Amino acid sequence: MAETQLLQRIEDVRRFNRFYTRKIGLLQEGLLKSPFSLTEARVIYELAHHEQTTATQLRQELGLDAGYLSRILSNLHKRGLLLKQTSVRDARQSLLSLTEFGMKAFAELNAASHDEIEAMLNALAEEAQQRLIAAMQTISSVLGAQPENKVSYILRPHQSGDMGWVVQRHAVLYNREYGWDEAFEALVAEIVARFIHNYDPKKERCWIAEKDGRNVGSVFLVKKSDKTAQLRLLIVEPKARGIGIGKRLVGECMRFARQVGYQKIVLWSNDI
Amino acid sequence: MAETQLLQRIEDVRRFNRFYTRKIGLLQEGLLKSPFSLTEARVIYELAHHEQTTATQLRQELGLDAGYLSRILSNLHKRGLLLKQTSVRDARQSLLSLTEFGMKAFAELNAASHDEIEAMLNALAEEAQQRLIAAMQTISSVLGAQPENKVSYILRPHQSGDMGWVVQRHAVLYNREYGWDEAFEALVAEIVARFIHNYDPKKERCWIAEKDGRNVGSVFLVKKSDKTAQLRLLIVEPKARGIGIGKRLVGECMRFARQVGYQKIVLWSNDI
DNA sequence: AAATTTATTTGACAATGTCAACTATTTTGT
DNA sequence: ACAAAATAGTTGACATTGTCAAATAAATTT
Repeated sequence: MAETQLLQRIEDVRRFNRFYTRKIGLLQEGLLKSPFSLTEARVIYELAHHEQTTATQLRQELGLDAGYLSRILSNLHKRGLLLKQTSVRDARQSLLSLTEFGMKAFAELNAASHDEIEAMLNALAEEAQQRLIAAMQTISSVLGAQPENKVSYILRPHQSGDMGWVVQRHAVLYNREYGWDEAFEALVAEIVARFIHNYDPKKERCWIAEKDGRNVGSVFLVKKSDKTAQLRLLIVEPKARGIGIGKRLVGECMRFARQVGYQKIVLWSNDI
Repeated sequence: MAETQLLQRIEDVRRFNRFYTRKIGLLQEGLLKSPFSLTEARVIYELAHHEQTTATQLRQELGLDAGYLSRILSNLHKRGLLLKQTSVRDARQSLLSLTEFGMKAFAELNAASHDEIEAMLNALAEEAQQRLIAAMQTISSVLGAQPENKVSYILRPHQSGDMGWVVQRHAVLYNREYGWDEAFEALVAEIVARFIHNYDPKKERCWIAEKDGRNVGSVFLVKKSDKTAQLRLLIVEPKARGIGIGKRLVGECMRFARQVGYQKIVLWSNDI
């Protein structure tokens, strides 16, 4: 009897919803320990996935009340996570982007959520993991998830572990593409070491681009003289090219350089 | 590279979580139109699935703050949805149960959620529905949903459509079990018709037991004299027997009878 | 019988979210 | 070119939702 079957299915969906609501609640528990409310975290998440946005765009994407969002944004601004620049094109709008500090905060939030899900997956056997992922994809496609067309990478300041990645990937990619050898790897390692050693947070920066939880790009901006900054170790993984990561890394450098008063940026002299 | 795969899976889970959070949000939208907050609705839901509970038990099941719950309960009480009876065994506790009105409110909440999911499912082809349900079951079992061991049926006052069901199921079941014929169906129909016709809400009641969205039991309490009530048309679907539904239907009648001042309950004289 | 524990209630308050009025710009229609 | 309308964002007032700690009253333990 088809009617009976439909009722059974409705009940199945409801049971799943109850179950998964709790599950998501548990997975988000880490958020409670962070200094951000759920809504703030969502805002930060959106900000991290855009180079620049406006309040209106955020409001639409997150479905928030304008006044509420305004307060959240000015709070984030006050806490130093958010950069607000009045738009030249429309003086009513501010162009919003995360500060270095904001990116860092996001990276932490992100890592917490990442770790919790990792723990959940690690508790499962390989075969169970596969079935889980497949089932999630089935649900998403049946219920018509549109592919998230938003920029799927984020930029963040460097953190421990990144420098090894920078050296390693430079070595591998330059060897693969130009046949350069260990001497090059040593050179990169030296540059990195010098950066860490002499790091001047007021005038220097490193950004790492991360996509789907993996590092896929880097750039360094170091001080050459009072007026001149130097761009170093700009790299983007081949797989992640063509979606504007390189451009955005450079853009981030330019903005920072302008902000801290450089008048000129030069490229690494060894650059091909 | 296994590492890469893990990261990919983590990202897949996160994407699914974002997607499904939104989905559940949409499905719960109907709740916003109801006069209950999400937490109130959860409380009502729990109440509807127990014959009697205590605040402490609810608190544990729902993970609520004791003070908050206390206020929610006294609010539901004030609105006439909740019956509070001081426990004889422990005078600190109240035994909580939904009033008729509360059951009705729950039935409406329930129906709304039911309808939304029904609409969602109806928009899908048969094959898609099957895949969806299967995927949900996979996720639940992989992530270790414990079978919800709570009583899985609810009691509610009668509503339109129920009387036809009562007549039909009495006819079918008594025919199957005792070979009774159409005359019996006619008799049931007459009793039901008389109940509806002379319905005295102060002294009479009908309860329907519902399980997984389907009617599975009924009982009527009608006035025989000022002091005497009569129990009629007590029935439980064979499939749903053995989980205490019959007992609870009778219990509900007894409580009501006591409350409105009957001194005696007699069974239907035609009862076998 | 005193001390401790348990169940619930209450007051104070924090966090979160909503609504409407308001300012400053930009866009639209004429 | 200019008034009217629309848009972006801010602010004050307020409602809702939730948390914490102290208080009360009844049971349980020592």
